[in-house]
Amino acid sequence: MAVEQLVRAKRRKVSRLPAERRIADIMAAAGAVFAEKGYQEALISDIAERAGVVEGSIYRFFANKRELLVRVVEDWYQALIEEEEELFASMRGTWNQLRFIIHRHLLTIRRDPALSRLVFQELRPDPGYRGSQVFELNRIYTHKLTDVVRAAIETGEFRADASPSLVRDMVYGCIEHRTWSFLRNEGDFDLDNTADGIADMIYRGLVSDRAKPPDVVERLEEVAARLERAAGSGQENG
Amino acid sequence: MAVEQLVRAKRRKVSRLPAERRIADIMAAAGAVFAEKGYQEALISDIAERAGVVEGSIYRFFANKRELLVRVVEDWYQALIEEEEELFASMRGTWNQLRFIIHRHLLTIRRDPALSRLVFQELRPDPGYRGSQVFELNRIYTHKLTDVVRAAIETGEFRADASPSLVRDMVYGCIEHRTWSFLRNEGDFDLDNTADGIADMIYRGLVSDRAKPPDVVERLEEVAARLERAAGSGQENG
Amino acid sequence: MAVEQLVRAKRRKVSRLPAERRIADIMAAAGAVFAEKGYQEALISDIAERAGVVEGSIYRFFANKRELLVRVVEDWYQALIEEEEELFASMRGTWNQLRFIIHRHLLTIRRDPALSRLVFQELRPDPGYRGSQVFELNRIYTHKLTDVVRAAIETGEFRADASPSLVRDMVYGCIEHRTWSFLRNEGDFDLDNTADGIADMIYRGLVSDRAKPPDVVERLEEVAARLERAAGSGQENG
Amino acid sequence: MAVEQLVRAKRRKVSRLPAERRIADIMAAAGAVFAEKGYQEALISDIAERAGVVEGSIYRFFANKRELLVRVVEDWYQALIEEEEELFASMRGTWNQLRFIIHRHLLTIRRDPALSRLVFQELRPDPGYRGSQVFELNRIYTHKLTDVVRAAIETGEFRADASPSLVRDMVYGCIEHRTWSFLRNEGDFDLDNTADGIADMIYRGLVSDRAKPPDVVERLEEVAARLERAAGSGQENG
DNA sequence: TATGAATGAGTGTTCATTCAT
DNA sequence: GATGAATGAACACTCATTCAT
Repeated sequence: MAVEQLVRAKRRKVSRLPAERRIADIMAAAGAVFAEKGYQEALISDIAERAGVVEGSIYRFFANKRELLVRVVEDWYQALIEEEEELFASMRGTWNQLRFIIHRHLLTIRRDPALSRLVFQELRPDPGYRGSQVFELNRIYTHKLTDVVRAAIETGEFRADASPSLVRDMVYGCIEHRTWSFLRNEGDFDLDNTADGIADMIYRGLVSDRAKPPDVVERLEEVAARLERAAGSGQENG
Repeated sequence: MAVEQLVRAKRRKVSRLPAERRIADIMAAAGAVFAEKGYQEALISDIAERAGVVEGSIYRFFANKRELLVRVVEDWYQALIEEEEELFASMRGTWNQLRFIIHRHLLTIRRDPALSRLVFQELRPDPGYRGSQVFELNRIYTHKLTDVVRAAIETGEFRADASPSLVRDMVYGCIEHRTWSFLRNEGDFDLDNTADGIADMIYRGLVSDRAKPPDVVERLEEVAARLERAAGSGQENG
Repeated sequence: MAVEQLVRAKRRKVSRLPAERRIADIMAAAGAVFAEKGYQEALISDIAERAGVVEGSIYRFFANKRELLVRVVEDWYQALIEEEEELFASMRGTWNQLRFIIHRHLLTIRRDPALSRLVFQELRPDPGYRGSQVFELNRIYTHKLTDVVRAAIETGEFRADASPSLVRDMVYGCIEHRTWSFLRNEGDFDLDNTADGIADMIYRGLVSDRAKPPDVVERLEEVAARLERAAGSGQENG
Repeated sequence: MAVEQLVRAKRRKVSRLPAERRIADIMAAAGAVFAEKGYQEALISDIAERAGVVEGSIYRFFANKRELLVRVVEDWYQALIEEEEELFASMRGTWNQLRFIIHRHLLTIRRDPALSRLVFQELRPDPGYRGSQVFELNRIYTHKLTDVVRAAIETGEFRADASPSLVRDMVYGCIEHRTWSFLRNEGDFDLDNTADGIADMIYRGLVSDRAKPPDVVERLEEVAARLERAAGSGQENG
């Protein structure tokens, strides 16, 4: 009997938490472990321990390690999108919106470098990426940018032949390249200057020619005015 | 005796090739296997078999699987750099040079998507990347682009406040983003249009304001002059 | 389906034994394999098969092959110590105790030559031996002998300048040397005579000079005294 | 041609030394490497490099790694025996000779702990040890001690029932046990005191009973003398 | 529903020895 | 005789996943 009591005492406290809570715990633990170790090095046993469950329990909610990663990233993305949505709503003006999106993306990478890396290194190269929910979320996430570009094209602020998708690749690709060193833990980057630099380049590259060099326009307006005046005097004469 | 014969029969024909040749064989085999399977899935035994050597022989020349990958990539980069060097020499004009570099890089990815992926996915995220020879080679490889930008800044063709390194990140980042779908084997990309689009965006983003649409301004000024002259004569007449 | 059946057929019958039982099975198997093949030649796969588990299961309980060896030896030592303790309790008299310890140690080697060898050849030369649990167990195991010596010194039966630790080294070293031939499987040794020979040598080497033939001298002195008294009285009379 | 010269320059300088010199070089290198790394960890390639030869050359003179070890040890033993022979010649008196042999053996271990260990750990446990030349050399080496014991038995200094071989095992076994800690690099030992202690124990354990406790004998002689005197006086009376 | 013991496939690496040159 | 490139066998260890209890 004494032995039995001992065994019972040793037994992990079985607690029946609502599934949602369990899932949240597991995902939080998984997020932390994936961030610390990367996908390959992360151990299911580590995640289980940190979540306060046994390995088997993880498989009740997630088909496998990969799905766990995917779900963690999906959650992160979802939250990201909502947050951006809210903040973006108050932005006015193409340049401001552009700069905001770039700035926020850089900020996201700075706040969650590990998760960003997991997307870049593990998820995106995967053959099943297109077709995945993460792909779809990324679409939504980056759509804001293409929307801004498209809108500016329509108002004539941007060239009619500008390619929103190319702009998207340029912005996100540039940011990624620029932050690899940071993602490798080799030191921080200058967020504001980088955001300004990118926004500036992109804006200049897209802005309509006629709108572009305002002084030329001004001069032309002057000329037009003079002509009008001349024409006006001629009319008076005619 | 039967056993002995069997053993003897199993023995691979021993051939003593010069080390260089062996190394080349192994690297060729490794390149092929890495390209087909990716780094993780590639088996040393596969590589050995394809190279016509036993596994142990690989370790005479390469410390481990990782070094083998690195050496394969290094060789590839080296050849790339030399090839570009040659072809680039005859390019004249900033825009042409820009377009050439972009076009060639896209071509490289199309010709060697697997090796490109290995760099993006395996080598670049590695904590030891900075400090590796591949990092250095990539520096050299991308230097052509920053040189072009710097030169154009000096001649005044590009804005004085343009950032060559940002341009580099923008170009290579954009290309990478644009080609991920292709790298995932989801279909080809439009090389020429992509090259044109990127070159155009970059050029417009960098060109000096005063120089910007030089012909346009000139032509407008001419038109204005003519109009003024016309107006003037009209006035004189009036 | 046929393949699936094959796979299923291959699957070992899964049985969930209590951990203690599993550990015991594995240690028993390991003990046997180590004894048969020696440490180097022993294969984990052999041990697993003999224990009726897969290799991976061994690593649930033992960090590595070395730890498995150590644990097997520890268990053996522990049992040894307990057994000796019990049997030794009834021994009276220094010589008897000495002889008992020597005899038992020889017996242990005869019963478990393979494990003895593993200690002599694998564990004791190891840089980490001191500080290991086996070292501690060996200390306890050999302490009986030094205790006997110390006790005999205190009663004056043994010389005051005798060194218990030297006696220990002499006894165990001698036994080891004497049994190497047996440990090499070159034939048995004469247990009783060896035990007697060692006990005798050690006893003679340690016993106090004055105490040596204590009764003999005393009795002779008494006799002499009586004779002297007798002679004295005779003289007085004479 | 330039390349050929380069290759030629890289080629190891081929020198034809007399075989004896080669063998000596290899054995010296092997001794050093075995001592540093132990048998298992020692690499033939290391030995070859240190000896200034290629691996293949070692196999011209030694059948395999094991033989190389054996030959190194044999040489060492041979030199040892000769040295002892010379020094021992001048020793007079059983105790002195005993003490000398013990002292010299301790000295040998202190001077060559690594080689000593190789004998204890690698060679002696080997199934082929008996029958090996090293076994024979060890016999010769330890014969000095049994000779001394035998001689002392013959002169009556030692008990007639003393066992020379047991003494041998006791002496060498004790020394070995005593020095394991040193052999494990855990600190030095007190050579002189150890030698004295062992010699003393052994001598006392072996010396004839009649010779044994000289004071007892003396006292008995005194008693006897008194008795004789008493008897003498009685006789005078009688 | 939770547990966690058991599974078992999978592979990079070492190095003594050989032998073509 | 010397070289040293090539051989190739051999094996401990990991860990995601399953499933009996």
